Amino acid sequence: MESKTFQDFLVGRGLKLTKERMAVVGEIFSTHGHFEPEHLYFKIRGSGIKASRASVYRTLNLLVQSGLVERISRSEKGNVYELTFGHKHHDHMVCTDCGEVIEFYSENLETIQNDICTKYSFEGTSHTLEIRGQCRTCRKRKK
Amino acid sequence: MESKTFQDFLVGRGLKLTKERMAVVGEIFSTHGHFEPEHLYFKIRGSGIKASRASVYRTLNLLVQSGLVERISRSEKGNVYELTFGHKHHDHMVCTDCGEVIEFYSENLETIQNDICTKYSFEGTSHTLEIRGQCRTCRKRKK
DNA sequence: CGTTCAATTGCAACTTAATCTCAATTTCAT
DNA sequence: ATGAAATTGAGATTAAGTTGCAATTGAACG
Repeated sequence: MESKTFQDFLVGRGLKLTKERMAVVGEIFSTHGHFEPEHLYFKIRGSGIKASRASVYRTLNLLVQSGLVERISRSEKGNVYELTFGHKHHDHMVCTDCGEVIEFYSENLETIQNDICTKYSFEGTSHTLEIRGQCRTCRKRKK
Repeated sequence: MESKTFQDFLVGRGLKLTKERMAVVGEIFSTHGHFEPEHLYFKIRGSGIKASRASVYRTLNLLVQSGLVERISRSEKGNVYELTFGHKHHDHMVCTDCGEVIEFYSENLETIQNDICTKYSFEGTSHTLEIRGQCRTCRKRKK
């Protein structure tokens, strides 16, 4: 079950896997792509087991600490998170017209970043690259 | 004077260069590096010409629209801006221990990003790359 | 100069995300 | 089953940023 590693994380800290936390984890694992806390909260409201807003936010923070989930950006309104467990690292292109998010990965990009870190004696642990602009569809539409 | 191009921008839109707006622009141009709106507001409070919080925020938005200033990230608490006028594009390394921000630039990185955009038929207009980790000093201290 | 009118200001109320407080409840190890 | 410790939910709170509106200001024109 997907909450296994989360449970490990919790137990290792003397914390408990409650039904509310399971509801949050379950919801996140059943969603693909990015999500926002508020949206997550309302989806949980509509599911079987309910959890308060406070619990959803608290669980989300625990998930980030556990490394299963990552905060990938702060949009105009609030944070955006992403499930990293079982997902390969990638970066994002965001269309400023329609909001579409395109994921991509480039080995070259990673290598160069490592080189840069070495150059500055910086120990890089993570990064976020966001390229903003217009996606293919919006470019066509504008023409 | 540095507010010249800003004035051009304003005039082109039928807006006015007021003393409050000048105070904001002056403060930003006299600061090097990054800044946060709230901090900017308090610095202006302490200077000769004062401007209300509302005016500071409104002017900041105009400056972003004019392209002289860019919002480079949202930190834990609020936005972080940077003066782009007269500054070459660069990316950031942020030390998660001490908060130090190191600026760097890599031609390679830019080229590869352009290639990626081409590959996805994406028209990239700007990007933000933030590498998080530990800076040289904090690495030493931890040892 | 002074008039005129749209743009601007400041204040305070508002919005929205997220956190915190605390009494009541639940969990897990024993 | 029991008890200590963790967790929950409801609502208050915080903080960044925005907005509405009456009063004020700037600049273009005569």
